[in-house]
Amino acid sequence: MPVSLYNTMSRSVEKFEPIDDKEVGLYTCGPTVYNYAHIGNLRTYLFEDLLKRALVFSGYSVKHVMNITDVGHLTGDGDEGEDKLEKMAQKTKRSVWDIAEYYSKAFFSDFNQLGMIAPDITCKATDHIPHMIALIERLEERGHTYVSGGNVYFSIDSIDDYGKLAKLDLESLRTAVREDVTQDTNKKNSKDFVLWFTKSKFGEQSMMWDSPWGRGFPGWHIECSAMSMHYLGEQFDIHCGGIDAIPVHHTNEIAQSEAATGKKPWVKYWLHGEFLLDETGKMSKSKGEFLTLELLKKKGYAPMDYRFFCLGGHYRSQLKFSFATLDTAVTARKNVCDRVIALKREGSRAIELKGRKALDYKEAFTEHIQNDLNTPRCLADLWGVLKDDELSSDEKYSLVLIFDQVFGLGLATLQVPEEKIIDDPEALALLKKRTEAKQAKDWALADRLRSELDALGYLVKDTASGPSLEKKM
RNA sequence: GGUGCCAUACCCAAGCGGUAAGGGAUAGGUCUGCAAAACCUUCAUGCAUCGGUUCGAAUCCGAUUGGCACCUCCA
Repeated sequence: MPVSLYNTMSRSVEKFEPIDDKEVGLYTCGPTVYNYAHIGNLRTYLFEDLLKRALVFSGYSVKHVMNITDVGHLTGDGDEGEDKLEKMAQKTKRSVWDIAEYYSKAFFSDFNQLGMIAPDITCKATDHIPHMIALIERLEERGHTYVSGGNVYFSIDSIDDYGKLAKLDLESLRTAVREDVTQDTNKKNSKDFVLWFTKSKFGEQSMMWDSPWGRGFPGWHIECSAMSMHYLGEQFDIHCGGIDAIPVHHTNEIAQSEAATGKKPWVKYWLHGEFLLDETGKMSKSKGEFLTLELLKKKGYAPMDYRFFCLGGHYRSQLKFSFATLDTAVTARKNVCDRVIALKREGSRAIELKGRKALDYKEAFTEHIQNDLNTPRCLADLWGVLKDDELSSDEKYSLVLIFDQVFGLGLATLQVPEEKIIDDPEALALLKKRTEAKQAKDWALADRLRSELDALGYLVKDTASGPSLEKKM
């Protein structure tokens, strides 16, 4: 069961070898609950769900921890901006706690509808303030911090490998290039970042805690270090997030974590999901209206359509979103489901695979998913199975169930739809007349009656077992 | 300005030195009085362009063109 994964730290595909054979520690950067998740955010969570499923499929036991950021994630680069939750609270005249509660709920609703497996531990930043303070104290003891202008900063010059994940060239980096971001003059090095705020230029926050440095609130990056180490140990296997987390968030997490414990590497494998691109460029929340799962549902798409759509691209490639492309995923998924339902209707059952051909398919699928999660290739394997006449129905069905442990498309629980019973007497009378007309070979009348049924919203199908009606969607 | 990633058919998208997966769309066909559905077949001597390395290149190297991302809120 050799799983290979692309490690951002080495910029190469590596054989996955967990620190502890028994259990894989997986930390995935969760949502900042100040607004709805857009479908680009959701793509990253789908990639992480896929990763977890692939590991379990490969025989590993996984301990999955995900954070909920409900404080401290600023609109600036982690230091100078306003707290996102605070900002939303002011805008909507609700409390920050209400905002966090509301958007957490919305997030997990999306999460569940997309068929994602809940993390073993979901942890809120506000429940772990003491852990963060303890971590900052460790950094302080080791001489990695300084207080300036009332805030506690991490000094990147106190370590010799800052920026190794992003391969940052510290000399050529420019800060505060964007016009609305101003340079924090309290910093010794412009790349230093805040661990604890007691003074924000935006004034008092409603979420404040006492600390050795005064009443205030934590910097954004410290929560992930504190909580991941609390639940997974000071060194663990995998840390995931979106590709945008590499240069700042994950870079700072590594700096403070390794500085605090003195242990390297803090995390063995770094995996990052690429962006979903809008037709206009990247998904953006600040542009106003943005694409959410709820919006997709309003337009008639099922959450699983979006999941299927995402499986069609590799997680490390940018994926172009458009409704036209989503439509092709809808059709493709429907075709898969129709074939699976047909198998169920035949009474296919899950069996132990013995046939050479069936085992070959399973092997190929396993190889593809374990090769850095090549889902597009895995989907091709699924089509191969569904279309292969040399496989028995039981073999096909069994392979579908095995594959879906990774896909998570809910193929195992697809229901054979009850034949829709039409009980509209008017329609049934028209159908009867048409059938009679057909028998009399009065095609003109038959066609006219079909038109009438069409107007009533019914589609006539002449099947092998006789004419039938179908309610049009 | 610096850094990194990418370019494959009508569209989406695999491929990681051995001769272009898959899906959707399209077009033919079977079936049908006609339809619908279903099924079958078709669909890149070609991988942005130009050079180079190699017995062999979509895959490696260089240049050019175009796109994207990060540094600068977002996964």
